[in-house]
Amino acid sequence: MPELPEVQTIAAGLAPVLVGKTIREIRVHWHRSVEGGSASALDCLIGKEILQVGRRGKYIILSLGGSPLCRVTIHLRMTGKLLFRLGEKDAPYVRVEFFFQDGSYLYFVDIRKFGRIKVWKPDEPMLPCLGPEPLDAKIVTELLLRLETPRAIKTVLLDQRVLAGIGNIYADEALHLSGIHPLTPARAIPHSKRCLLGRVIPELLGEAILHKGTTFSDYATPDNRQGEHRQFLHVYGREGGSCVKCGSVIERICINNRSSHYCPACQQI
DNA sequence: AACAGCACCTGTAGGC
DNA sequence: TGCCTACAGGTGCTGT
Repeated sequence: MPELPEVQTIAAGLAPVLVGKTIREIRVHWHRSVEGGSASALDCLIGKEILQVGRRGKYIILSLGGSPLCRVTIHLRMTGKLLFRLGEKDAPYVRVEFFFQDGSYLYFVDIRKFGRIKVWKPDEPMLPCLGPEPLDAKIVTELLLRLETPRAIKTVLLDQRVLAGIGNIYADEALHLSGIHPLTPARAIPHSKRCLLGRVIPELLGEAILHKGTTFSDYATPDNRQGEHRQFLHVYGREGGSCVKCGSVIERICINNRSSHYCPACQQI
């Protein structure tokens, strides 16, 4: 499940290879991987040069040349991968293939078919509903201090309109590091803990980027390598294990139909 | 405004 | 072994 650090790693791996390449052909094997469900939506990319590879929230952004300039976003959702080379088990799950004029390829592989590729119209605002990037402690802290909603803080952190790029893994980890129970209403979190959370989120994401992300099941870098951050997780996926801070047993509860992992001693409402 | 439920998908893990 | 069910989860939609 790629979240911000994983998508950042993927974009950083794609950029040096893809920039400067011109698309020769695109083959779509699963139409619904293309936003709108029509394979022909990608036809406008043929003959265009990739100028830039970036990231916004959990989206990879390709900027292509020509006139007008063209922008493409790719969301990997749960099982999406962008690969230069296919691993042994990837072949049956190739949904879209990009062929470049220099003879190289890029594969969009996606077991569960949730991932989406979207071409944006030239005058269309791109990804208008995303909140700010959570990589700057000042921005995140100020945003957290303004929260007055009664919604559970875990739900708020997963809301991409509030902050763009945090998913289930890093939400759980950030709340544990800050000593905040995931069900705490956002407006009930004391000032000091909001400031702490505001520092912890960018720090945690920054460290995960350095570790090239967290591989749980399907995430891989474009070189088909795994992330190294999993060994640093304190609560996510560790139900029944012991808390690294106090030794209590990590618990798992369901919030909004998603699992939340937390330490009942360190994180009290 | 908040939230619950569902749809999209398929591999994997568990029970019997 | 083989069948069945539950589960994983990001986003977007509908209904309450």
